Amino acid sequence: MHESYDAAAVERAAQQYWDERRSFEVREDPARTKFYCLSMLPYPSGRLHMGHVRNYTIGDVLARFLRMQGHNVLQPMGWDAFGLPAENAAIANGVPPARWTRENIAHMRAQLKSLGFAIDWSREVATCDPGYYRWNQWLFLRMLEKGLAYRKTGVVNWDPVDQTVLANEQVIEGRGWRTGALVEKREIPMYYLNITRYADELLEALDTLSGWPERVRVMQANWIGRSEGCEIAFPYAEDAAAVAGTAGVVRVFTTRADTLFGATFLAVAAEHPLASAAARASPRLAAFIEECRRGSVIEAEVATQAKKGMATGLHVLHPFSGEALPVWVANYVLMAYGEGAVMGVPAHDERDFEFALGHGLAVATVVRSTHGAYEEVRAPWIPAYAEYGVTVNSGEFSGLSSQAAMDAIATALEAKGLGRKRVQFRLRDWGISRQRYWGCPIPIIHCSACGVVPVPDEALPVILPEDLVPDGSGNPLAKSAAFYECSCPRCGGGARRETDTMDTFVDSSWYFLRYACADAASMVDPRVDYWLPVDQYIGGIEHAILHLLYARFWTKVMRDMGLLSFGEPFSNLLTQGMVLNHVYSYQYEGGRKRYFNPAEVDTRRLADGREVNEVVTSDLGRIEVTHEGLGKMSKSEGNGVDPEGLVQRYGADTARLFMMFASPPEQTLEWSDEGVQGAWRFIRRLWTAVYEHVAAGAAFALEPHSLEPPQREMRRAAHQALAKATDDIGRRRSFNTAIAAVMELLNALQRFTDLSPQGRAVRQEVLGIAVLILSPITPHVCHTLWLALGHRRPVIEERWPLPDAQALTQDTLAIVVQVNGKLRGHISVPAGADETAVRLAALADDNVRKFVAERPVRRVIFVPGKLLNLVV
RNA sequence: GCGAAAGUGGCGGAACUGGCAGACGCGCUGGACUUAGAAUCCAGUGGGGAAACCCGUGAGAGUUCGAGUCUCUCCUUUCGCACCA
Repeated sequence: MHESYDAAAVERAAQQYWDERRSFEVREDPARTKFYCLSMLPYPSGRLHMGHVRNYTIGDVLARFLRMQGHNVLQPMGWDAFGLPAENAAIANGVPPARWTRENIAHMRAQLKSLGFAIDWSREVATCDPGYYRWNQWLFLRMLEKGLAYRKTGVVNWDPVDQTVLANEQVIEGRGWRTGALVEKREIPMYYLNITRYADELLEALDTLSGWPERVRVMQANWIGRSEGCEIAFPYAEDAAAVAGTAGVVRVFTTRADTLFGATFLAVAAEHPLASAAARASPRLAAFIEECRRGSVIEAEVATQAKKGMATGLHVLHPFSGEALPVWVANYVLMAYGEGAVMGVPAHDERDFEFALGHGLAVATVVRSTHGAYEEVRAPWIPAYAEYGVTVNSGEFSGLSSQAAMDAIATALEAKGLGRKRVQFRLRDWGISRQRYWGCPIPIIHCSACGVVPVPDEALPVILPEDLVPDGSGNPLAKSAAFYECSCPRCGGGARRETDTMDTFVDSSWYFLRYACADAASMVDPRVDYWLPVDQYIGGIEHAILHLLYARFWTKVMRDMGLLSFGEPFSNLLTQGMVLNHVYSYQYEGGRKRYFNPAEVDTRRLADGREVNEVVTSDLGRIEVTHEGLGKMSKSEGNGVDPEGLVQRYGADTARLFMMFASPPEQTLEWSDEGVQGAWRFIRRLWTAVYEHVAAGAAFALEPHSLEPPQREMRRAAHQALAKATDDIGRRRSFNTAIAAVMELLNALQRFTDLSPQGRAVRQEVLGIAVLILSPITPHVCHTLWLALGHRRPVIEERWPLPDAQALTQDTLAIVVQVNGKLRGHISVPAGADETAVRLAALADDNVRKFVAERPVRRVIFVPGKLLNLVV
């Protein structure tokens, strides 16, 4: 052991040791309890960022901790390797996405290894490998057979200059991100997965996910958005029937059937068939519909924009009164929700109220409050009453509670064949077609004679050619005859292969199953039943909705196909917080802003206490920059910290220790160079403590029963720290406090200067406990220190010790004494002292006696081992 | 607008089941060692006060022997969803 701590050498040695012995490769072993510790797989963007490091460190600490507790721990890693950034890089550099992706994977794998994560690399999965994505295709075909996948036209963003489809995030303020051209909406055929068939189960099963954060469950529940209500049909009046060319109805969905008699108009979405029919005779209406279609697609803007509308001139009939109601086209009605039409009840719906107010439509009050005086809703002075109440002016349904009226109206509608109760979900089916190159090909063939023909199983996988280079205009697959030319599996005639690829969320919806059986000849095999479900899943909150919902759906589909025996993939979920850093900027004359990395900023404190932040620049010399506060580490704000540089400068252990210590895992983590140095200092202090102990020669065997009180106390502190750390890591996932407990222990050890034989024996034990506790967090240095302390087995093979109950016992206890609830003294009593004894000891304390004075003690609250409160 | 979470020293945070508020770290102050040091070690560090002691967990009320923790009202911040009929 060297006197000084050399992180690079220590880490090289430990990593080499683990590598040579394949320490982290695991096999299924029914005799041992398994623990599947999974971190969300990274997109191979090129370099790890701090978010990755934090994510994987949390997972690694848990994996190593549970391994030491005797579990058979699987911690795998893979790559979410398809996706848009590879295509963008290809456009920028002319490199095929496959090469770019594989080079990135190689670099990032090396970075992960340098951080010392206990990963079973033999199970590595990259979603761009045909051996992986063939099973996307295979399951897609099974879903097609069951009607769970289907083809339908859908709306996409179309860039008219690049002649390409844009993802939503590529549309910036309605314009293509590269060309700046106004984006058009186009309708093209796409494939959808019928996730709505599972909406009920996806919602209900959320209650069983007790290991998930409440807020993630709430977000999913809101996203699924279940509403109970009633479907109501409004028959066409003569004018509508004439325009439509046939008799018919407009269906609406409502959660407030009790307000049906207050309907004074009907509003339909711009895309509604009746609107299109009416627009054929009215250029003005056609223009309005076109305006709605082009309107902002950013939903937050849509929600706040004015409620615009135009009358169609057509009418529908109220299902009970037979009254003719005007049909309007309104921009606040969504085609994709419910029936794409609503009944307008201005008196009892704020949106309808606002619309009626703006367009001079009638208002009819049909629900009154159960308390207070009846008040008729009158625009604009008396606003809509959207609460439940008692029905009025509703014919035979008057005088009922809202709930009773909804039931009665639904029953009556059903008898007339004009409606029924039903449930409506906000969740929509999952469109998986992407008009993109770098993704999993959809296994479909288009034959002019046979139509849409699935690729037969024996022809899978449909391999994505890896030598194409996208140029920004459209999908290169659609221009590659070698790819799209094929023969029809049914008739053998010439046919064209589908050139759309799958949404990358498909790839990440089941990768965690493949890790369990990465070399299986089928999609999954029985090893999945050993490892799954995942015991601890760790990832960013940004995946709270889509990824986690899709993975749950996909798991349920596979279960229902008999491929899996469970329906929920992730038993416990930890959503780690973001990594933040300071943001510094300088504003040039003219307004252009330039950001500076905090590492370049030199902070001084002036005499008046004010902080001055300065940067030396090549163009302006030394300038003062503005501290804008904290922001997520990002390229645009130039405040990122590169993990590679950090590891080079301080070592992986320091990086890991700092990240786990600086804040609890679910909270945001503020980057601090001083904090990193603090972590580094602590490791060095531990190193020095072990070095000095070892340098003094081997310690004697500990004789626990012949210790002096200070030695017993030192030993007790160690076992107490062990008990706390075990609970903090194992149950509370509170790594920062576990580390604090070890720091405290080391501080106590530094005050313990006893060099007697038993003193050194205690020191040997205390240092050993400190090293064991830290070993999941700073595994490299603990590997070296554990061997240096004279142990033969490497620390990763050691069992996590149980605290010694004997060591934890105390002869005397410190009791807090309060008088009238205020702290007045500390006393020390023998362990097991009863209330009377403690009370006598308390009243012997000068300060306590002073506050009790001559007053009689009216009441005594005694918490054994902790506290005595005297009420006078 | 709706929903959720959170407000504790100069800063990150701790206090888990209602029982010593501020563990641990950073920063800062003083000292030791040193030619010197942003290295290391030691001591101090919520506010007021000479002290006894008093005050103190966003604000206000309440429950309790006792409230950072529980209840109510309000304020602020962050996040998510956003015309979902």
